[in-house]
Amino acid sequence: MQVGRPRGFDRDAALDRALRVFWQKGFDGTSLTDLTAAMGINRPSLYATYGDKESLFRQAIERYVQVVACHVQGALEQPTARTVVEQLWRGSIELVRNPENPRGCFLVQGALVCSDAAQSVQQALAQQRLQGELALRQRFERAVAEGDLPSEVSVTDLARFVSTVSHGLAVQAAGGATVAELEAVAALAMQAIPAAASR
Amino acid sequence: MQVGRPRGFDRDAALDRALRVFWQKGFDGTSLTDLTAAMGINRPSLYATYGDKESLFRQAIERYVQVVACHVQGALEQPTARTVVEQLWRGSIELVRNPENPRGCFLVQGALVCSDAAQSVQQALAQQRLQGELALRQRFERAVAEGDLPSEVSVTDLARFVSTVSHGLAVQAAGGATVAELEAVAALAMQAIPAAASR
DNA sequence: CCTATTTTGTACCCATCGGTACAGAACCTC
DNA sequence: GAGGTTCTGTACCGATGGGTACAAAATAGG
Repeated sequence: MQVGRPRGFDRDAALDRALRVFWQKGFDGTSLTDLTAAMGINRPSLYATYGDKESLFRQAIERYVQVVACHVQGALEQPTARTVVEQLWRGSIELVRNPENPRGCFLVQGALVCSDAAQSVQQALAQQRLQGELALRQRFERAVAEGDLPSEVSVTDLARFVSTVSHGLAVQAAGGATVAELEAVAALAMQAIPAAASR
Repeated sequence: MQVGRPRGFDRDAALDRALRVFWQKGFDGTSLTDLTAAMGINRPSLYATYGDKESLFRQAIERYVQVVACHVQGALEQPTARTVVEQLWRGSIELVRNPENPRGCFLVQGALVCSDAAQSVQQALAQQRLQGELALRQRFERAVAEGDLPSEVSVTDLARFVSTVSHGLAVQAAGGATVAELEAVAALAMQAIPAAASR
């Protein structure tokens, strides 16, 4: 058993609260006072548990990918390229329905731009966005191999397009777009996704 | 003639420099020290000429719309809906070529999210984005009236889609995408723009 | 030249920033 | 209960944030 005074808060629950603050205000717009107030702990507890602000932010990224953006993994397991994209966008749009979630995508707005001091977290987020793009490309490669996408299409470009629309939807959501409006945009964007190759 | 000591710098040139800083670092990530260093002036001159940080930011928005995003107006004057969209995206992507411009769109990344104190500038940028969407919708209404777009399409949704892709491209650009990559995405997105109505 | 007017440079204001020292509180093992 | 260990609360640190007071400098009109 762990000796010493036990921690008085749930580590993941507090991390979730920190994530929401970073998500809503961005790295530069978030102060330690904002964080400790939302997490319900004080600074020494924060530093002892998560390290400094940047370290906390990086843990928030991990948490976001695993807990909030978990629909991405589900979407990638869909049987066809089109359903993958449909589920991806549908799931992203569904996030807006939950009023506990700040509007928009944390991976986009957490630190799209930032002060000089925060550039490493900016790069970390960009890296995560690229990671999503890569996963899509690999999924589309599989789709081509399975005859589910015409072999003429560039899976790289298609993955980048899907990623671009996702990020565009995130900006729209951050600007206050409704679920219905986002769904209409996604439906239009689906027209650019090639249908299954004829056989 | 104006009495008193003459201003020692060019108002618009210094505003351009301030715009670049806000564009690159965002409202929260930009300090007055960053601004005065880039503008080549000191704080009292800045405050006397532009007002406080928020006022300077709002003037930077105006400057951006009129000087940097001027290709939007040109695009709207294209003869058909498709060429409007083509020119819009082409012009936006061209901005990335100029190394003096920070990557991405100022209207998106200037304050996509922010601290509590900066919410009014966040709203001002969102308003400008909506303004662009509105201009597109009106242009598409004209296109429908001219038989240039099928009357079945929702011009509202189409405008929102074009705006969404634009903002997505901006996020891609901010993440380091090349001109060629952005052009490939735009080409794919064009497939969702309806062709001229058959007559 | 003298005065009125405006801009510039220095030097400063207070509030807040991220981060920490330190003492007391709360647990474990013995 | 004693000793060791870990966490919490307060109170603080130097640095930086946005913003300004004030005097010197530079012009125009007289």
